[in-house]
Amino acid sequence: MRGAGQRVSVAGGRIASVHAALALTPDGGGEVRVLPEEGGVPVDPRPADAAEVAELERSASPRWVLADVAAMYPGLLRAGARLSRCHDVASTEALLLGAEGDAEGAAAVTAARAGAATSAVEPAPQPSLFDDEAAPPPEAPDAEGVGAAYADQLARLERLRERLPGLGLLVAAESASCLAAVEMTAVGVPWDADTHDRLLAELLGPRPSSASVRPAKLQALAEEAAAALDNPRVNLDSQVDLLRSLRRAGLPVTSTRRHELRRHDHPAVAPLVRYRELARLHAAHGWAWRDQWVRDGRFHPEYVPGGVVSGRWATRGGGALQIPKAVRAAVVAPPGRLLVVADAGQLEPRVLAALAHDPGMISATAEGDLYAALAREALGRPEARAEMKVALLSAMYGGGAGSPALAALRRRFPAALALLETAARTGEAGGSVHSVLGRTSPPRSPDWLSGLADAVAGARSRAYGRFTRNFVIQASAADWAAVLLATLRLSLADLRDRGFAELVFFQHDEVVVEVDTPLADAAVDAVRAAGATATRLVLGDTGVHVPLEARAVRSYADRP
DNA sequence: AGTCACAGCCAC
DNA sequence: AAACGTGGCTGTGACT
Repeated sequence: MRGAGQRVSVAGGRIASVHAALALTPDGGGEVRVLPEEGGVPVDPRPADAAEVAELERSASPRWVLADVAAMYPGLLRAGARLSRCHDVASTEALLLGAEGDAEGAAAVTAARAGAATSAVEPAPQPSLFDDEAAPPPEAPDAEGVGAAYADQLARLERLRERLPGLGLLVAAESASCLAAVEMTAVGVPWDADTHDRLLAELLGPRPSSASVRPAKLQALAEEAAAALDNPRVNLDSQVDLLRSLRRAGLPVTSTRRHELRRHDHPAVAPLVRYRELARLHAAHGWAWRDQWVRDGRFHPEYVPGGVVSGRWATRGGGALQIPKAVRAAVVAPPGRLLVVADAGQLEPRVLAALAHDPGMISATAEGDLYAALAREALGRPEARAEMKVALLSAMYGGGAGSPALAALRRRFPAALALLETAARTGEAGGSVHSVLGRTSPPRSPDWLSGLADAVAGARSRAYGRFTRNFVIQASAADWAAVLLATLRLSLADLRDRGFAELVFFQHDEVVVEVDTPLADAAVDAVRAAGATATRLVLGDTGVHVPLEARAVRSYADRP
């Protein structure tokens, strides 16, 4: 247990004075062990249940050390024990293994977490903690084992501190994100079925009595497209069949992609493109989707914090990170409540400016519309905003190098562009890069290039360079978002004794908070403050400005 | 009856 | 105008 009571080294983070290892096993056993550091608290393991955890949370507010928040916290939460601070051994292990260069280990830990069958969604048949047979950790360690793992991780963090000074903050923020994800899955997003029905009916026609029947408007579009192709039997959902029919109808296309279809002036194009747009909505976010994912007026997706290599969140079901704009109007606050919707504008290029310490680009972040500012600064034409946006995104994604706007960017903001080029070259050479707080990109696997012709190997190397080029930005933006979430989550806990205040949605650079109407102003303030904290802690004193628009609305769609 | 790759498109 | 980064999800069609 050596070192178990050491403080987590967290620059600017909050530090609990008491650390408690919590181990709960699926067979009904459970124990809590307060780790030695401060006096007056028993250090021997003792049986624990949710009530006791909740009591300890009230009296001591420890930093709970859990083997795997995703597996253990849903049951605790259902039983009424809400934790405010924790150290998640599982997600921390993935971060540490990555930083230590153990790519296989890191990938295995992440894959195990992403595949774990947690189910905060299932209602507990009884208030017991331990009936969740779906999610026993592979080996449920006792509290002493969890404490030992914690001590080991703290020692490894300490060893990495000089090389990756932000990693302690990232560990804390990632752990908090894991708590937030479980809570968000449990509470769900308010989903108004009537509004959803109205949107679907307007676009598709009324809900058919059978799932195997196309809604009327969809059917009409399908018939119109088929008639224009002079082939009433064509299966529009079959790429093979559709491509054949298109070519027979005289359209020299090589794919059935929308952008290729739109190049041709043919009566089938418009109904076909519209059909596919609506067919996708019907299949992915229509009535069947709602039947599966919306219960009691709320959408309960399953989140996997850190499930993406870059540290972004993934989802395991429900498609929460791809809710189409067309149906967002169905996210409506229930009576007496409002949604506080906030998103960081142009987060990634602002992060780039900070990482590169590019003075010109940092100055430009003072403006709300960064792309317009860059167009003015680099091209002298604010109206070239769209061109500049494409050029900057290309620079961050590794896309087309030939545009005049990109050349202008390189002349005017050399430090920013050089950072991207360096990251790309590192990846092309097979090296790793890391985010601002120290999340490490997986190294290219050693045999990735073996046995390939030079040309193929070169293409693969460049592809890996595009990955690392983007990683430094995307992963650093994810760092920022994790600190935002961790900070906001604690602020909302302070609001909660005055009423309902919950994080209900998070997507890369935007959050939605649901609050009782009287708390809306306070929640808006909390979101803005959390954004400022994230910018200060993650991007330091670079002077970069990250605007976080936050507004209280009734519906998710009510925003600019 | 499952599994898989693919094409295509949704989100950031 | 498209391509380029990270994903999820759907239906098809080929496979076991």
